[in-house]
Amino acid sequence: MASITKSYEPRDVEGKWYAAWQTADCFAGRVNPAKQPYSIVIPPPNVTGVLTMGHVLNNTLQDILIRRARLEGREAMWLPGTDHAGIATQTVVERELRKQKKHRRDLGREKFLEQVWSWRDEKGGIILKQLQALGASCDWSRTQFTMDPHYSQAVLNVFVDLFAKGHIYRGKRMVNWCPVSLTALSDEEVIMKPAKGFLYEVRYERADAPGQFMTVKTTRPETIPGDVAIAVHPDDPRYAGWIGKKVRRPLGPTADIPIIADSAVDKEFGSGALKITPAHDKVDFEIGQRHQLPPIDVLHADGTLNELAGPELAGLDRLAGRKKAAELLKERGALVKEEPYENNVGYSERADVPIEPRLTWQWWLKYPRVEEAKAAVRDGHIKFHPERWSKVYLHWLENIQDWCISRQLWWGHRIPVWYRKGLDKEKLTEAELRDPQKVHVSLAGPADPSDWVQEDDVLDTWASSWLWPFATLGWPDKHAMTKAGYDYFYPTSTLVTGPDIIFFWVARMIMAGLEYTHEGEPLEKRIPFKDVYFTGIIRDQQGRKMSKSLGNSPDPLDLIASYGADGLRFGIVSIAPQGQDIRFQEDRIESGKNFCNKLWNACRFRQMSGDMADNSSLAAIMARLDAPKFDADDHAILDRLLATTRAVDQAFANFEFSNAVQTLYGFFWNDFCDWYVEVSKAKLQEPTTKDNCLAIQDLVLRQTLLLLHPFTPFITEELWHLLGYGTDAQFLMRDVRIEDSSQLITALTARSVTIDRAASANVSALKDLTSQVRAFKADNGEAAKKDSQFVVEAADAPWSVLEANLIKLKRMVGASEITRGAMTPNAPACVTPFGSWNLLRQLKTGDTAAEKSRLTKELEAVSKHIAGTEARLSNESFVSKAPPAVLDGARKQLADLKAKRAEVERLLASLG
RNA sequence: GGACGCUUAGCUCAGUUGGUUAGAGCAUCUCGUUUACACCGAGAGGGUCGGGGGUUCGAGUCCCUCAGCGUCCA
Repeated sequence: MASITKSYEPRDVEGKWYAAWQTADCFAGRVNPAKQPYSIVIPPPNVTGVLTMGHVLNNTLQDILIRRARLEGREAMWLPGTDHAGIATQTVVERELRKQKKHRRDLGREKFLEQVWSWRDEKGGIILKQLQALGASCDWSRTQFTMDPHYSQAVLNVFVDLFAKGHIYRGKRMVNWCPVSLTALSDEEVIMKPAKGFLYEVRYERADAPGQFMTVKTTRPETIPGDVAIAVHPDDPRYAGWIGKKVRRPLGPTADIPIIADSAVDKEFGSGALKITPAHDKVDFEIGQRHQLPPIDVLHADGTLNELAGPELAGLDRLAGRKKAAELLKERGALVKEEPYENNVGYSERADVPIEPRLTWQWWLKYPRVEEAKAAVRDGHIKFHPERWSKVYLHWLENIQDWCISRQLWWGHRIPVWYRKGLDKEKLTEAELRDPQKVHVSLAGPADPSDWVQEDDVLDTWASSWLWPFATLGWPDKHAMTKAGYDYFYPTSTLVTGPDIIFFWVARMIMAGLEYTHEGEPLEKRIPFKDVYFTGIIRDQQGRKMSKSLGNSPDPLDLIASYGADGLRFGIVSIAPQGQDIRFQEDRIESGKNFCNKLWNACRFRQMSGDMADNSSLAAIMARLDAPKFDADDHAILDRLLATTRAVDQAFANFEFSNAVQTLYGFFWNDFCDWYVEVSKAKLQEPTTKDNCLAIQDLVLRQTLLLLHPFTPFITEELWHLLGYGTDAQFLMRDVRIEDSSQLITALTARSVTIDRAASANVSALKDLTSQVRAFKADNGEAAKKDSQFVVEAADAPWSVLEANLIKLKRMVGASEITRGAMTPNAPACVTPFGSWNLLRQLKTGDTAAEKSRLTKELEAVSKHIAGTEARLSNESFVSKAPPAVLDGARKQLADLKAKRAEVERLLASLG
């Protein structure tokens, strides 16, 4: 067996095991009716993406769940893949074209798409490789891409089906328009940013009463030519006589526009009058609709002003047009004021320009299964963790609006709709859209393609990823579904994602699953997953979201290089509180690495402590236990092991990952290393106790490795083999089953080991004693001394406990002698629950005062505490109403405190 | 404007159904290289639990209210 090196070096270990796992096909999830399935689909990262801290957290948690499921004997399957990210990917390739001074239109649609595909084959999906460095145990043979032929078929199938069912229609509505990418955007692709501009106060002259004016505040004077009305609040007394009258539009083609009343107007803002430009603002559009005012669109698709804006403005970009409009207004005396102003403006995420609310023809989807989707979460078929997100989810579904599923892009699923040649698709009526002579909708396309023109638009990327949990399992192709194990793995078990995409992804997947899987079967068979765990968002020290543009995110690969993948995993999980955002702190990642090193060295110590014995199975280790040789520490460490096992089991059940990690950290570092390993050092010197002690160490290490494996897969696999827990041909990650606490208890009982709780309690008292004595030594300048001499004046009962543990205790407190006897006067002393301890050393004259003051301070503290407890106990209602256990506790506490006070007083008196 | 969340040690956070003197890690300070580990060990200091009110024998925990911060929806 190889000997363990002095410190843990993750690099070689990680590479070696990941390769070995892959070679042995350890990640594969196969249909196995003998086992219970456990499946996760990865939230598909953007194919252009690289690994961020958010991915690290999210995927570490998925890997933890998957690895734990394997250890529990379930058939685990984690399905990886990427999405095609329509606009992001198209933008990347367009940027490359621009370097060659080309535009995608120069290539044409087909050639351009070839370029995108070759970019994808060459550079896309780097992130999946990066996940391997993190240790992700995905079934890579199942890797999917939303543009794969089979997946595309599923997407188009759904479009055709929903169209046939009447859920999909074409309509001219207000969308977020990106004037650079020339496409509609989803709300998610729009980032609200504070923007500095001006607030212009513009006056409009009464058409019927020249010389009378109405002033309006606007940030966008270039849209004035698109004004169709001025609106005021119906209850606004300032304008009571104005409603129904007309004002002259101060810019653009001359026109008189009506003053209308609408309660959507904010009386408090500006003058209380609002210009209504229905083509360029969502609220205005709605007001326009209510008053039957046809919109006037003054912008081209690329954001330049068109001829409707008038000759002075036409052709200018909207920003240049804004300046020019202000100048023109000023010249005409219509500009009353211009003041600097900051407001929130939506920006296109990719192109980083302000988006335009714009009226365009788009394809819209009325969501299917809305009520069922609500019920699925409300009735607990799908559980959200933390639960509160279900409120957000339900609220969104209550107020659901039709989904704009078309995008004016080339990269994506081209909508399977063909228009009869010669038809103007912008003029089709609802009935014409449903007329197969005019509009053809199918997967295969029309039989006579030369008579038809296909729709140019593609589908929103989310309109493909909402099928992810079942389209990745072969749906709708029966043969592919059987091969992928659809019936076995669907519904998937757990989804791990961020709450920021509850609407965009989670809710939509639920509706799609309900509509398209296991038709006619109960809800619980059709939901796409049973649990949804929402992670927090990773923020920097100042609480800002980590982002590429801010440059405040460390590169996870650098962190892996510095701290190891296990260190990174352990660290990130330990700082991820449930459902709360995460302040990233690199020192926590460092402490993850330190923990790995601690684990490594504890195993190293075991290896150095004695020859390795049969560790090949739990039973083999149990067989080496020798119950009659157990002392209190042996009982205590097993007691703690069982408690830790229970706590970790519970943490998994509740999705409390950081809790599990912190429990394991505390157990291993404090209970095992700081105490058990230290007391072992004495026991290992004794031939009679040595073998049993080593067996206990082997048992604890084995179970700890099992409990830790999901969090730190590499180091645990390595140590598992180094300590001989499995054969070379077996893997901890795949071939071993974890025992729960009751299985452990059964195994211990079979070896006649019953955990002695009283012994365990004694140990924790002895731990406290040790701390107290060490502090006592430090107070007396003997902190580093290993051969202090103590005399203890104690009653028989506490002394017998001390006596039974004397050798270990001497080592723990650093004493050459601990004997029973009477206190010596004028020597440092302290009162403990195990009698009064006396340092066998005469106080120098100067030290007596210090000793006195130390004891006096202690006396004060004890007295104060006694007073508090007595006050509580003399309270009539406390005594009559508090539960007996609390009462007894208080009484016992008081008795102990009084005894201690008496002892401290006695010591003080003896100082003279 | 509405909904939700947060506010506990210098920092990041635990704190289960109310019950002894509120915990951890990191940071700080002191001591220490004793043969697992200095990626370590021992010890210490540090909190009126955001403010105010209430319920209760008892409140970090439950209720009300105010303030600050954050997120989402409008």
